[in-house]
Amino acid sequence: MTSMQDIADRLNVSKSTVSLVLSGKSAGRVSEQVRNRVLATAREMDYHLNELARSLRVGSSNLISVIVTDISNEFFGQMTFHIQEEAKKAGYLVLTINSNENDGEFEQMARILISKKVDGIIAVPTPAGATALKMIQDQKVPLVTVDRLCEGVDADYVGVDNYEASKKSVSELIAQGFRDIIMMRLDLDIPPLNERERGYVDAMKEAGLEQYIDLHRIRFGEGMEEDLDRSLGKALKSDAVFFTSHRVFTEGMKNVAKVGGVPQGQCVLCFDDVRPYMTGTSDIRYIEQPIAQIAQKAFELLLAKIRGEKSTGRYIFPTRSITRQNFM
Amino acid sequence: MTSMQDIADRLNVSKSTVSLVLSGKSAGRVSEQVRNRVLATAREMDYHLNELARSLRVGSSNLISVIVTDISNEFFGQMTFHIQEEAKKAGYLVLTINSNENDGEFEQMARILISKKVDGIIAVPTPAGATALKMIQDQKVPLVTVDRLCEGVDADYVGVDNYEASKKSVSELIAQGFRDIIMMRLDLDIPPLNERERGYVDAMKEAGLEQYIDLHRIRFGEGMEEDLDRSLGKALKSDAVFFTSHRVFTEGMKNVAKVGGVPQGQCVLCFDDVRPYMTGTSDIRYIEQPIAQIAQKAFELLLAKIRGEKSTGRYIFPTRSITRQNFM
DNA sequence: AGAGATTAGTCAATCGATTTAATATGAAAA
DNA sequence: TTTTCATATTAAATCGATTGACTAATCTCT
Repeated sequence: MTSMQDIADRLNVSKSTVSLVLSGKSAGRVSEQVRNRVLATAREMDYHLNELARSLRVGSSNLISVIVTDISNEFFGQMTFHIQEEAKKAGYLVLTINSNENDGEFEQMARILISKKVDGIIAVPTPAGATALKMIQDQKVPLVTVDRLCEGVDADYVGVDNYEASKKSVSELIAQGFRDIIMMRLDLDIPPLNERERGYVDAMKEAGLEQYIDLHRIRFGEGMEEDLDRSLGKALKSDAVFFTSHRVFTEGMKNVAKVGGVPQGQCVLCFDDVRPYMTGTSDIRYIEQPIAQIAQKAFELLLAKIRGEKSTGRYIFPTRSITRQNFM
Repeated sequence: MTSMQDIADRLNVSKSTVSLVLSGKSAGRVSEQVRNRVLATAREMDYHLNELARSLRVGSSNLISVIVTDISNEFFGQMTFHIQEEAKKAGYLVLTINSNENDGEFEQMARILISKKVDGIIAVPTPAGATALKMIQDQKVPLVTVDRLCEGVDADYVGVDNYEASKKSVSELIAQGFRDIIMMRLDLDIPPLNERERGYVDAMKEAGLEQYIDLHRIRFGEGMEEDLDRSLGKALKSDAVFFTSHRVFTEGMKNVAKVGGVPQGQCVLCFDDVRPYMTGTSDIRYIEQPIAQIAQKAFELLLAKIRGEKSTGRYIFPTRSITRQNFM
């Protein structure tokens, strides 16, 4: 409500002087006395800088955005958390946006963010998010993609090798004697899930277990419950279940109680950290993505671009296979 | 990059005309032909409105903020998710901020948000957040508090009756024969946790079980692991454990594996939805807060204030006690 | 034909800062 | 005494939109 002009009027100086002092650029330009009076008056009058005006003038908002496809997914939740921590250190606020895996919403949000003059965007692209990404690039808004590559768009990218991670873990299971390994995935046509499926299939084939390959697609949203119930019924009769994402695992767990819980001796494998979950009588293994590192790298790349560097690169981080012993 | 002026120049009209068209206020002020030409040219030139300029001029940013104390806490995660959904419907973006239960950060963030000219703030106040809240109110930024009342500040509030919820659930446990019920809480001096503790203590006293009252305070942050280990050791020997918040429960679960898991027949009670978690052999009960309703109400109140209504009120929603049968 | 109403469009001020170039003042140097 | 050089301060343009007041032209109605 108080503006620099108000302070200037009160002290009979120009608003230039006030601005110089308040923005810390007064060295050698404003006398110590005037400086102190400005500072004191600003405090007295409860002055708060109007960032809108500043941003408009200088052309940057100290605001970046992270667009994820599903914030309620813990993996993305943690990712945004880490990005926020990094951003805070660098003096940026983060606008977190949820696209709900929906191309239309993704594009609409991109449009709004461009209007909002965010200084940069870290995005998990939706299946057909290419047009939105291109729009972002056309408007010269620094962009980094994470988790999924978007075909047809040349953007910086940070992620993991989903195919290798999946194949390796499934192969390990096989080596340990599991045969009837079924896979449950969300019915979304997105690269990471497709890669994970390929990894599973190839691992099974290489071990000569074609006859056991069993893919279950679970609808995302409408119909999920139904699909889960059906697939979990089959899952309980198998040696092991591979949930290809955190989301399908947690949703599965919410429903598994209905059908009697995870059977003794069965192995559960999934993507992303599931440490706090217990499966009761059975082992749990998971493929851990280095979320904090991914987030850090993504922000680092974004910051570099904001500062004018124009490198384009793809960064692939290694995953880890983790087994949590059954403690019963 | 393209501005209204650019479009105006291209068409030899004034930027007023362009603004009128692009902001949808052209009815009866601009001819259909000119309107169409403006629209077409805007598309051609890849025009995107500069929201900074618009916001500066009209005095509102269509941006609100939610300040929570811990985003990695699922309860707050869901709350912000629901607020975002509501906000999206009303055309607002949401800046989610994490105060880390830290008064200094809370105040600093409040300061930044005021500068950013957000249209309103929904806050979970930190223990001594009163000064920050007052600053927000002084600057006439619409404010709604949730989850915790902040003493000394007269702000709208939405939450639940933590004392009653806690007391009732503990009493139910007692009625079912549990005696040695221990309580684990975070070592934070915040109203909801204090109320939940009071509820537990009173329930025990009323049942004549003073001798069993056993409070464990777990440090938040540094030292948490240590405290958990110590307390879980004792917890395993009791009839039931009451975790007074989602956070202490999930952290506990991460560690309980080390000490052999939850014993047969023991009862686990906690605050907030824990459906996806399994405790193996034992029952799990939880006190459910109607998160979506709380979020909705909070946003509704905020919106009303943004629109100029000045009602102040406190809204207390009912909780539900839920028991998830042991399925083994 | 002239008053009044309608329609189409523009001017210029404004929001609140930042920043460049210009000016005023006094002291030191020539 | 004049020139020079800091030092301190300010005027004015600028960022990109919005908007109330105003003008001009066309149309309506008596």
